[in-house]
Amino acid sequence: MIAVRRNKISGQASEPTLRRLPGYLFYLKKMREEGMLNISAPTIGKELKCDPTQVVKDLSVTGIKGKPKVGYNVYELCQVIENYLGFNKPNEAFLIGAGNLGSALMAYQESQTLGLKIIAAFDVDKDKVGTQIGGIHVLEYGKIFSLADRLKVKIAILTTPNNVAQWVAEELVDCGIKAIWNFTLTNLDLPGEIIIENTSMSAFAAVLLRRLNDSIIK
Amino acid sequence: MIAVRRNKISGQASEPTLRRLPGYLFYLKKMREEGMLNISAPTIGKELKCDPTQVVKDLSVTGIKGKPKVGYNVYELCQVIENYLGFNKPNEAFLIGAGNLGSALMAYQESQTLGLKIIAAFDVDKDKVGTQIGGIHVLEYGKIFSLADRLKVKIAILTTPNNVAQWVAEELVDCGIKAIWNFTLTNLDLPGEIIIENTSMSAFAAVLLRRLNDSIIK
DNA sequence: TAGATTGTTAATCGATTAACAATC
DNA sequence: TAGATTGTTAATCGATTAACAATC
Repeated sequence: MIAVRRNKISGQASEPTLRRLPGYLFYLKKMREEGMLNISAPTIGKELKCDPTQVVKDLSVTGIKGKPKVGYNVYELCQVIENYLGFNKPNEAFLIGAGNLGSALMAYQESQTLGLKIIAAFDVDKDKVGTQIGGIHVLEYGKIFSLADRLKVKIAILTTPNNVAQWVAEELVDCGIKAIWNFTLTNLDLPGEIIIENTSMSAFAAVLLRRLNDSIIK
Repeated sequence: MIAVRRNKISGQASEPTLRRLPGYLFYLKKMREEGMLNISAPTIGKELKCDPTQVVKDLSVTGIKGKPKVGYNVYELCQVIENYLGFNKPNEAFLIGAGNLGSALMAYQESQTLGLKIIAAFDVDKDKVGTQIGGIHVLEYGKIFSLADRLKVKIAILTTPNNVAQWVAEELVDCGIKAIWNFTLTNLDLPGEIIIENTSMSAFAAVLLRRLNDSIIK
């Protein structure tokens, strides 16, 4: 029997690897600014506190080639990671629900690299509509239908109250949205092809608190 | 040779389990409000899209006992999870850096269960000092030393600019802070006993973008 | 050349999933 | 009783870590 061998496609990174890459990128950009030309995996690993072998493996998903004894070219490395993650492309996104967390994310992307660019926010609150937060206009929710179609936006950040999240998400899918970054606690039930990235702040708090309580007991 | 068998301590939950527990809790509280008395692992699994066996295993860390064919008591389940995570205790925290993300988290905890309670915020910006965000006072950064000591606060949320994060973190450790929820991109280098929970927004964006791009190619 | 580092393959480790006996 | 569900133990799966040959 002949085994069929799949070609190794560059898009094979595991989720943990994907989560680590922005961390590498931030550090490498800092090193690039400081004028460093080459960097080795052990050096990166020491700084970010992870195994050098893992660094090598993580970086290999971008297809970069390093030189034994020398390491990787810092400038090239920054470029391939940015390119691999798609951080150098516009990645335009809508934000729905300009409440507390919503307006924060809008303001946040000014100072930090979020990876994507919020081009408009939507809300039903008449007081918020017409205002600007972090340079982003808050529009009337109803306008999302025509705008999504016109601008071909594929990504939505969902920061509405929990009780309307499912309903809004369904409308987003109707608008042609393909990926939803969900900050609500609601478990969205949507067609399988829609990409959902759930980010719940309390999940982090849970890990932190548990580790803290464990360390106090010991 | 006699094998030494460790007693199964309740604090043995893995990190993935810990991250899932707040999700269960939110759903169960909703069910409790709707008057549901008992719930089975398969029912929870169907809703949260995870394996029923995993639900059983996750819930078992709290020490709760279910009844075959009936499931778990919803009220009791909410209580034991809240208790296990420590979400029912005060968990008082300081927030340092009342900038964009910082003020967001302050406002956020009013509407969502964060798991911990921000009792004061600190900033060096004279314009922010004296104001109130989400009901939390912003105090002068210098005051943190005496207050941390007096109030015995053990948790700090770090939302300063990246370039001062390491420096501030070291001062927090001097203040007696034991756990730092780090929202900056800086890799904090602190004594080993300090608990650090790194939360970088761009890590989520990376996973979302990659999955989106992969799905478009296919 | 000698030695550090890359890059790959193998071993380990831990989490998820499957199997199944116990039980209500 | 019959059957669904718990709860535990075993099998699987995937990620991390270790080993090592290639190479600059």
